[in-house]
Amino acid sequence: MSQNLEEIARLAGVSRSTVSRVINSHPNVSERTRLRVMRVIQEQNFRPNLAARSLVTQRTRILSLVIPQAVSATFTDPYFPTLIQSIMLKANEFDYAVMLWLGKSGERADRLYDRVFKNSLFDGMLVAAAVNDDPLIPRLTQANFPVVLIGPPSLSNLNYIDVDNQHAAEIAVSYLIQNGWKRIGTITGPLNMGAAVARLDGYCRALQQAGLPVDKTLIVEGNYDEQSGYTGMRVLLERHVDAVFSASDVMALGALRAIHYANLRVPDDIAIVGFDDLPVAATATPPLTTIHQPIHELGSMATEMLIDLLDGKARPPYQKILPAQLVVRESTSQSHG
Amino acid sequence: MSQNLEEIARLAGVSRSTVSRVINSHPNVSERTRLRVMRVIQEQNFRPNLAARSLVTQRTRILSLVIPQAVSATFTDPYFPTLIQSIMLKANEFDYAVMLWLGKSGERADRLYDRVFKNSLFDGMLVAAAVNDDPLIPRLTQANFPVVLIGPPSLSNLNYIDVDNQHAAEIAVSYLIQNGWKRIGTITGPLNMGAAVARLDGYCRALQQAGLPVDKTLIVEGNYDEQSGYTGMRVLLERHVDAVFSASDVMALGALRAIHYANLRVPDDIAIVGFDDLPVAATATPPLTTIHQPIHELGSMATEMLIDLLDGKARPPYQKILPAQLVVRESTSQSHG
DNA sequence: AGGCATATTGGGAGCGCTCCCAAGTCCTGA
DNA sequence: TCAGGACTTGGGAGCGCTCCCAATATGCCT
Repeated sequence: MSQNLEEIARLAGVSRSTVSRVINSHPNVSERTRLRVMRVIQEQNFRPNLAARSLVTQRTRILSLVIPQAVSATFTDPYFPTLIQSIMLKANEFDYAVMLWLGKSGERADRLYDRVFKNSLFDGMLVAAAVNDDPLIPRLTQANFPVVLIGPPSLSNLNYIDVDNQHAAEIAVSYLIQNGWKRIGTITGPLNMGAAVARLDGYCRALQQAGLPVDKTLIVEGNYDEQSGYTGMRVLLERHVDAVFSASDVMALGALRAIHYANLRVPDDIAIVGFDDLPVAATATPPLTTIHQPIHELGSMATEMLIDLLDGKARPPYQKILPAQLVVRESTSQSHG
Repeated sequence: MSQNLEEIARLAGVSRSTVSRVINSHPNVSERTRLRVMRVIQEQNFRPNLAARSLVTQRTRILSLVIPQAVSATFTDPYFPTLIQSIMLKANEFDYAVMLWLGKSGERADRLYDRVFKNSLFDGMLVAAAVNDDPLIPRLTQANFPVVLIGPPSLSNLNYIDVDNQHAAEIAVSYLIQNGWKRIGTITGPLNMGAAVARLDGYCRALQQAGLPVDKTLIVEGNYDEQSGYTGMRVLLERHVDAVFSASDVMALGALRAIHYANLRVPDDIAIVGFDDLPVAATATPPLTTIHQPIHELGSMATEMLIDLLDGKARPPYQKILPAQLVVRESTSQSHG
C-alpha cells in the first residue's frame, strides 16, 4: 500500500528513474517498458507520494479558495455554493485540488489570513467576497503571490474578475423608469463591499440620467440576507416607494414578505427588481425580475485565470469583467404609467 | 521569503535542530535560545515547508470533505453550506486544513473517488450524503483508511454520525395524528439514500402504531428540491390528503407553493411538517412546523470523530447518533379533529 | 573542587521524489 | 563491418524537514 518508486522499479525490473518517467509521461520511454511499468503500477495500486514530489518541484497543485465573509447569514445565500462548485469542478479538470477557508463569524479577517498563510501547501489563491478594507490587500502588494479576486478590487492593479455591477444596476433601474415607475427606492448590500457600492452607483446614475432626483431617504443599507430585505422594505414602505431595486434576490424575497405583510400587491402596488437570478427568483410569488449573474462563469473563469497565472500564460494585472443581463418576470410586468 | 531551517538557524546562531525544536515547541530548549529563534522567525516571516515536513512525518494535517451528491439542485439546499462551514471551523481549530471534493452532476461517483484518491495529500476523509450503493464503501472495507460518514451508513461496521431520522419522522407524524389529522401523505427524499428511507420508515411506523393504514398512493418520492416538493404536492392534492410530512423543508416550501396555487390554506385545509429546520422554515408563510436537525453539531462532531480516529483516541467502528427535535409552528397549529 | 545527573545543542541519516548527466543500447548507412 | 547518431536507461544529488544519538554545557551535591 505505501511503496515507493524504487519498489515499483524493482518489481518491473527497471530503475526508479524509468518509473518516474512513466508516471510523468515523459516521451523517452520505450513502449514495451512503459506498458510493463504501467501494469505493475496498476497491480500494486501505486500512487506517488505528493509530498515528496512537491518538495522537489515546489508545486503542490493545490488552490486555496478563501471566503472571508462567510458569516452564516451570507453563506445561506446559494451564490456561494454555486461559486464553490464551479471553482471546484474547473480546478479538478486541470488536476488541481481545492482547499477551502471560511471566515468565522465575528472573527477579524486577518486572523483568517494568518491561518491560510500558515499553510504554505498551495500554489495560488482565489478570494471571494472580499471587503474593501480587506487586510489581505496590503499583504498582497508586497509579496508577489498569485491571487485572483472574485468581485471588485479595492486596488487597481490587482488580478480580478467581476461582473459589471454598476452597468447592470443601471439597466435594471432604467427599466423601472421606462415603465413608468417614479418613486424608486433601493435596498443595498453592505456598503463596505465593492459590489454593493457599484450597484448603488448604477442606481443613482440611472435616476440622474432620467432627470430624476436621488433621494437619500429612499436608500436603505442591507447585508444581503432575507431579514435585512424585510426590514429594509418596511422602512421603504413608510416612505411610500412605488418600486424597489434590491441588490440581491434573497433580500428581494425579504422585501416581498414585507409587502405581502402590509397587504400590498406586487407588481400592482409596488414593483421589485432583484439581483443574482438565483433559482428561487423564478419560483417566487410573483416570479422576480432580476439581473442574471453568470456565477458559474465567474467561478470557472476565475480558476482559469489563476491557473494561467501559475503557468506563466498571463501576467498581472490580469483582469476580466463579465456582462450581466436583465431578466424580466412578473414582479415588474405591469406598467404603472 | 523562501528560506529554510538552516538559514534561520544561521541567522539565530544555532543549529537546524534547535530551530526545528522551537517551531514544534519541544520542551528541551532554553528560554533564552527559544526567544532568540522566535524573533528571527518573526523577522524573516519564516514558514516551514509543509511538504518537507509531511514527507518525514507521513502526516499532512489535511482532511478531505467529499460530497458525492452535489448536483446543483442538492447544493442549493443550505444544509450543505452549513455543514461545510461547521466542518471547516472545527478542522481549523485543530490546525487541520480542509480539501473539498464535489461530484460533478451526472458523473459516476467512482470517478469522483478516483480523483480524490489520486490525491494522497490528506490524512482522513469525511463523506457527506453518500448514497446507499456508493462505490466508496467496498473500497473502504479493504483499506483501513480513516473515514467518517455523515449520514446513515450502508454497512454496519463503518464509522459514522447521523441524526435519528426514523425516530424524528415518527414523532412528527405522530404529532399530526394526535392533533386529529387523518389522511396523511408524505413526500420522501430520494429512496436510494439512507436518510430518506429512514424518514419514510418513521412515517409508516407512526401510522401503524396509531392503527392507521399505510396507503402507498399517499407516498410520493421527491429528490429534496423545491420543484419536486411542488410536483409531489400536486399529486397528493389529487389524492385528497389533509396533511403532509415532507422529508425536507425545501420540498415543504414547494408543497406550500402547490397548495397556495390550488387556493387552499395552510393549516386550515392542509397541515404541513417539514424536516431540517432551515432558517427559511421560520420565515415561510405560514412558518413551518419541522424537525430541527443539529447540522452544526453534525459537522463539528464528525470532524472531531475523524481527528480522534487519526490520533488513535478512538478505534473503528466509531459511531454516534444525534437526536432531532420537533419544532411546532403555524403550519400545523390548528387542530383539525 | 570534582564528579555525576540533567538540560541543552549539533549533525547525520533518510523520508520519496525529480532532474541532470553519463552510460548503455540500437539502428542506420557507407 | 563499424562509426556515429538517436533513443533509452540508470544512478547521484538534493529538495527541507524530523528524528535519533552523540556531544557538550549546566547545575547540584558531597
